[in-house]
Amino acid sequence: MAKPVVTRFAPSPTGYLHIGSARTALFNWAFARHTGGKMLLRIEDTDRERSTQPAIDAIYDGLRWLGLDWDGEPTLQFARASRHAEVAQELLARGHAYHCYCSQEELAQMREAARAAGRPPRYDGRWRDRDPAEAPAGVTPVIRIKAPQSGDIVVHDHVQGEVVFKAENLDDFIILRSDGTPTYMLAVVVDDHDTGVTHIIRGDDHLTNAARQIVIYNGMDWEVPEMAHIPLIHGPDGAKLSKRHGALGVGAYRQMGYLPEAMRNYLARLGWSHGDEELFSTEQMVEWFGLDGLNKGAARFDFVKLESINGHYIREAQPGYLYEVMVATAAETGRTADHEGLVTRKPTVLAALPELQPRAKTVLELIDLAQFIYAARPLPLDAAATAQLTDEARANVAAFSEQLQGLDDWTVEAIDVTARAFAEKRGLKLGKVAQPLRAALTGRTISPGIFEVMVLIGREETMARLRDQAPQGVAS
RNA sequence: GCGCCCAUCGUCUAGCGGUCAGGACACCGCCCUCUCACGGCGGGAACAGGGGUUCGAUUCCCCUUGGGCGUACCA
Repeated sequence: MAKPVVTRFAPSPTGYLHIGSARTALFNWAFARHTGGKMLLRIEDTDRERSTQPAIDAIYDGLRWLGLDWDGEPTLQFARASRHAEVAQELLARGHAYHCYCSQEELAQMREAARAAGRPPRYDGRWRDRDPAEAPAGVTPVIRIKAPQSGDIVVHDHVQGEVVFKAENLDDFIILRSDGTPTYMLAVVVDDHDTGVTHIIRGDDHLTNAARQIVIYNGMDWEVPEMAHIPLIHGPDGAKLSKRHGALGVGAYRQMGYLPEAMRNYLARLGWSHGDEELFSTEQMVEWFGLDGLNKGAARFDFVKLESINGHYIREAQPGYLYEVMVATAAETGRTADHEGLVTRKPTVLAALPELQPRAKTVLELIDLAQFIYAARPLPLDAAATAQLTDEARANVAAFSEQLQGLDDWTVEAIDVTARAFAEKRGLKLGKVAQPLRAALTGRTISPGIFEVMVLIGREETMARLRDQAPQGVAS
């Protein structure tokens, strides 16, 4: 029986949870849940400049929103600096590391010389075997690992296969800085080892690092965890995902009106697949997830497909749940008027939602579609839109708008007319708003004056039907 | 520059020597329909190029080209 799986998600606090990191977290989470193991969370906050509490909170918020929970308390890497230093000393004692007294200038020269000679810019190991007695006075040394000078380092990767690095291509990299703090390479290895991580699932930008890290594992005689380097997510143009491609943080997606369940589904299909399955629940994903389903090539982020999937989940959602999301989204994005309208007209919004759902791809669109319910009366018509109506119709709309103000609640026809005005004003197709509105409030009485207006505006068919079906009070 | 990784429709992908190369999104038709959606049906659309290996390559190997990552006292 193999030991229980322990995965980890180890983001560095940059101010938000990067969408690519979110997918990495999702894979780690899914693998842990699938195997009945655990997923640890480690905040790599050793960069003291960028690491702020708000930045760390953004990671927690992002993960929580996505519904990805972790096991145990999160580890703050910086807090473990002394343990990292301890391991560096141990490596020193074992003869697998050494002090290096090179100055920054010296290193810069070394790189330049290497470049000039057409050689890769690597540290030349000048202090590797040098007598520490020759150390220049007043220089606090860094500690470098003794990387093997011949042979191969092979990374056994579940995604990339056996990746071989020649020892000559690895230099004696620094593991402990002169100020006594660990470098990323050391900290990662020590933390992963100390916390019992069995599987490292991370972006393939770390593939080269894996080879360096193996050097440290070997130096300590530690077992190297299983590794899976997943391809990165690119922008629609194939270049690395960056600000110019749009939203990078998951919080931005929430604000754009994407549902967490849709994000999970979409992200899961970016670099992972289970046959032809496209739409699946998170439970199904957990059941199906495995390292063998991971792809090797980078995937491009496609907002259109995300929208399509989001639309699916909006259609499937319960109105009550969607309503809560709409309210929260309106509040979070500063749409105060919408927020107020949604809250005060809750019953009507709830009733209209089933008609609205198939028409929206995002929660923001859902809010737009619901606006007719609480929009201020009379609805203003802009010049361009009004110009498209006949004089007669325009006059009637105006007159009708006035009538509306005296009404306690809306009647069926009122809905159609106001919907029309609303649609014209916003450049929307009439059906976008009229249908759901009508469906939400059917069964009301129809008053004569309004009927006239409807006919003039051109809804003869609707009117004919209403004339036949209206329960009472219809006159022409 | 050097090292490493990658490469199937526009995009996400299935495929793991023999398939009419399948699905999804998008797109185009048709249907449903008083509008818009939803839904249904149908259509166009791909194995980057060149060498091998093999009876047979999308599939295995090599090269080219094109992307990407790494190359810090950042993570």
